[in-house]
Amino acid sequence: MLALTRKTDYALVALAYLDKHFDATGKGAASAREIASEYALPLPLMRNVLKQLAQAGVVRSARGARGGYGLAIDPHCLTVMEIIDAIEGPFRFAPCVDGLPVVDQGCPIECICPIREPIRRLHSSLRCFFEQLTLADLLAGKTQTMLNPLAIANT
Amino acid sequence: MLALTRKTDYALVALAYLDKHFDATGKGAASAREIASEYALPLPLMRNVLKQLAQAGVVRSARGARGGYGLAIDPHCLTVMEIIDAIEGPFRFAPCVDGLPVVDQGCPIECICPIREPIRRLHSSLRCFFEQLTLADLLAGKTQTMLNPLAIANT
DNA sequence: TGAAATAGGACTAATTTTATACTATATTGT
DNA sequence: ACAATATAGTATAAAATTAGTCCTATTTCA
Repeated sequence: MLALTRKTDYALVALAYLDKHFDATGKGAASAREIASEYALPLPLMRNVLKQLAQAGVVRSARGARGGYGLAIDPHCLTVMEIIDAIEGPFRFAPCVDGLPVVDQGCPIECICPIREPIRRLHSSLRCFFEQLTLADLLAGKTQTMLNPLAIANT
Repeated sequence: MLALTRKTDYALVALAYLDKHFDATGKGAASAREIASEYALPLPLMRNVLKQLAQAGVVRSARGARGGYGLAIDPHCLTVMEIIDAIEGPFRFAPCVDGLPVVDQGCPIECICPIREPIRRLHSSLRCFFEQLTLADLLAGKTQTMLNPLAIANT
């Protein structure tokens, strides 16, 4: 539905918390419980979200009592695209947009589809947009006039 | 999942067909059957999609034998946002982004949520982007470097 | 060494999306 | 008038995705 899932929301909340409470040297750690209770979010969900972020390498984790999570990447380098990819799987604006050369999803009309190329261009633009936007930018309010959607460079 | 639904794909295919086959004076009409068979898409789905587009006023319809659909809006005025809204319901980048003043979806942490405003800004930017992009632009390949996601105007 | 707290992994439930079917109504052409 | 073809509306079934739960393994600290 062209919307972020709730898990991605939770991920951004968690990352904002980690950004706020710990510096980039990364010694400190906040537990899933701590973050969930700070924002009154369901703990099991927050756990899953942080697990996924850890698997993707966005946060580092420490097990056991006094364990928890911390940012694994400097917020000025961590892009919103990486976060979305980590939680929702690789971003696809539409199903037919993967790199695969001809057969992609098995779309039956790939050769005659009148919107295939337009869709691919849109996908690239959105991907580029989210790759340029870092967590630090987002939280700092440095967002975003994505100026004119019309091309200067018409790929 | 931050992706278009397949129905929206179908809608774009259908609209591309209508754009290609009929001029803006809008006398001609193509049936759901004709479009579905042209692109080997499931007819019942194409019917539903065109019904939704007709309800939203994006296409006009004519019943009966020799009936069908035609564009109701000039492709240079019809925006991609209108199309998405018509098929998927009003676009929301995240659930907490509606206009409603305080209580929106009943998000329990609206007042302390650290990402509420950043998310709202992202939502506005994306909405603005899709509102600037018309069907004609999309089909003509006049897409889209959405240049720098960082703000000049920081709302 | 044992209890408490924590992340990791697998699994289930709920929701949304996708797809189909059926009935009613309208229009065309013979 | 009648048969054929089309949209309109509604309902429903199947599949995929998302949301949420449970149990296991690891670490700390008393």
